[in-house]
Amino acid sequence: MRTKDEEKERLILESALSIIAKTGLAGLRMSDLAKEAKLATGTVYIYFKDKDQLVRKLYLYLMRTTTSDLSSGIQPDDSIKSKIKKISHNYLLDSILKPQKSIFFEQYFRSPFFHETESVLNEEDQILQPIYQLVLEGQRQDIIKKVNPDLIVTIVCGMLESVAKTAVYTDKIVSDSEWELIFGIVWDAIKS
Amino acid sequence: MRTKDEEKERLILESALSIIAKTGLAGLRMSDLAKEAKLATGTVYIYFKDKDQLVRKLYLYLMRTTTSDLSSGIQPDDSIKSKIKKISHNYLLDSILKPQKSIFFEQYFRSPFFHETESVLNEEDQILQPIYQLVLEGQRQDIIKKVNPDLIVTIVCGMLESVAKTAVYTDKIVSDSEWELIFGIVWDAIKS
Amino acid sequence: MRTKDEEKERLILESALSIIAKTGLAGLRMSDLAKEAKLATGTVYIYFKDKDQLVRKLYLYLMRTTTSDLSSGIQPDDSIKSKIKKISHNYLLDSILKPQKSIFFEQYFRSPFFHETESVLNEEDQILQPIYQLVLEGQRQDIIKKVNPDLIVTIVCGMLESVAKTAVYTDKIVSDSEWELIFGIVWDAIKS
Amino acid sequence: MRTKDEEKERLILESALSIIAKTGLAGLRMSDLAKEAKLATGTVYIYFKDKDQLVRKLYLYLMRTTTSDLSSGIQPDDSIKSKIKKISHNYLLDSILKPQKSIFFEQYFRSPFFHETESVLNEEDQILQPIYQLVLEGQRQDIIKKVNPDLIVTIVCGMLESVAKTAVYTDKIVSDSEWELIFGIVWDAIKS
DNA sequence: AATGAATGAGTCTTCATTCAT
DNA sequence: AATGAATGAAGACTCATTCAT
Repeated sequence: MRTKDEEKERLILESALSIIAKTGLAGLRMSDLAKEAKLATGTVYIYFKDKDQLVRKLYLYLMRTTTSDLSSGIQPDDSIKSKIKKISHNYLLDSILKPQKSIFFEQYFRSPFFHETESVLNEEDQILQPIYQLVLEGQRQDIIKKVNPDLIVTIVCGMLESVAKTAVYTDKIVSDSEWELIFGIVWDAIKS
Repeated sequence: MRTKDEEKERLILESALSIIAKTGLAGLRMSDLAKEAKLATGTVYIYFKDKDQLVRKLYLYLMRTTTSDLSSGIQPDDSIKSKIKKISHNYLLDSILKPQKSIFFEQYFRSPFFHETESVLNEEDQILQPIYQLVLEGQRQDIIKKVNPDLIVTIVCGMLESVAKTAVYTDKIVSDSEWELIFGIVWDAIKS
Repeated sequence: MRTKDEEKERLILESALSIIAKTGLAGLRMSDLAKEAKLATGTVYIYFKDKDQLVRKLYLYLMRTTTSDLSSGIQPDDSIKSKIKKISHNYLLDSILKPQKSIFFEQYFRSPFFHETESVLNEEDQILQPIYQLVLEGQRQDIIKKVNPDLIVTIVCGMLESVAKTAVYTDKIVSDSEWELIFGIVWDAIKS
Repeated sequence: MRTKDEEKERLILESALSIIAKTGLAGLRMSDLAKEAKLATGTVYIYFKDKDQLVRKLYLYLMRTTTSDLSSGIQPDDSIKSKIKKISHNYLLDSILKPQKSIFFEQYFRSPFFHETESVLNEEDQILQPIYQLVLEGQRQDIIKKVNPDLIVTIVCGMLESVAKTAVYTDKIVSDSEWELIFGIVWDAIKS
């Protein structure tokens, strides 16, 4: 008997992500997915009940990985600005390295797959929690503009997403000096 | 009758847009589209050769309307900052009033429909031309950070898109005072 | 526009019946069914949601036709024996002319299609109501054995079904004289 | 080890029978069968080449057990009536105790499995041979109606099958007195 | 031009059968 | 011999497109 490989679920999800990033959710075919993962079509159905469940599990899978990545490298005694810089950098790198992830999220929220389930929006909020907390702390210390913190988070993420999108499109790496430049802009935008 | 036809073509395109905004391109069915437009399925095929052409025409249709809107209300002798403020406001309003448009573009660029055509990226660039020119002028006058102007445009649009997305999601109107706040952030970000 | 033919539903049901009688429910393929009815596969799905619904509607359709046929030719002032003879004859003829019907019922009650729905057994009982009422009347008049009337009905139907099955198998017609013989046996079995 | 193997073969056949009785041949899945028998799917294929062979072997297996049961308890010097009564009782009990058997036969003869083999109808006839012989003898002794003996056998079996079916459906036991009643009806039907 | 029923190619999904362990 | 994960052919079902009215 071949052992039911735990890795195979990941393999299938990553293959799906890769295809969706290229063709959009509209272009995901189960047969292509199987080919990409070098499996038989039927095998996919051992690990996922149907296409619907597969897509929804992919969403949760990406949610989970994002959350864990975002706070890495941050020291408790870093300054607020330094923490925000690091977390922004992580966010940017994550968006650049896994542009597929951003693409998937965009697609997912405007799809029949998302609409069929009850809202799972709360989970998305949780990803941004670390950033949100930092903004609150910054406002308390009078370092950050005393504006609705949601707006701050939204705007920062929007800027970073845009930069990431451009970087990926043009296939360029964001150099250290460029990052300094970008964060300068970000910081100017939100500092009080 | 010419008018009648063009009216119906618009009707179909707007119906398509409305469905795509709700369900994504993956969820666009020709029969649903016909129902939304209160037409028979066959009628759609009188105005569009096939689904492919319909989607591509929708893209061009949205392109056209965006470009015309963006520069409205700008006076030649406004200051650079004032011009950028107005154009940004137009961009934001456009994104809020026609959130479907942004959604469509996101979906379109990651879909088999887009991949089948030769790149139309240039067209997108043209929409942003008015903003781009203003940034260049601002840099010449030493008002705006002397950074790659593409980056400036990208970042500003990213911020505004994010705000628009949030506004639409939460179904809130951006008040005048909020707009002052937001543009304050934008301006801080890019001013030299 | 082609008009949605009311007859087409019947056509599909009869085609399904014909196939099921030959191959059993296990052998019913939607593509074969479409071929038998000289339609495209998709057309079947215009009239029936899925295979499941098709089979269940076939059951109800056959139920309905059986009930209406059974009492034909019976006069109110016939004697009980004469009424039972006529109704038995109708039952036998029905079973012989539409052997597919009996086959379908046998198959249906032992199939996933039947098991998935709540019992519709009552409907079957209703078919036999006319016979049942006659038996009761006969018992009241002391013409028929005073035994549980269900048993009488069961046994009579069993006999007739067996005869029908044999007649169909051997492809023979039940002649008038044979019918006299058979009903003689039936009557001997139940008369008091 | 020989015994062990034959034991497992029986186990598989009985499991198949049990499932078929519940869901019909249309509902028999090899994986379900394996589960019912508490074996792995692959194991079934060690004992049976494929599903086809399995079903056909089940047919032969059931054939064999029926024939042996039918004449038990009959003494050479019993009267014809007494012999027919005993054999009818055996037939009824067999039908009631193993209702699955009747169901299987019904299903089998209308299935792709049966159609693929050459006719095995003769085998079925052989089961009924003991009854057939008794009828002939009874006719010779002028005790039974001088009618086509096939008709007599058909009718008797039909009556008994119907009674058995009802008994199983309503989950009731046929008491001794009920049996006297039923055989009374049977005998009235065929006696000359 | 308009309609929507009909079509059938293209997908999704199941399940008999194989095969690595 | 036993296992159950993997396979992929076969069958169910969808939906873009056509066509009779």
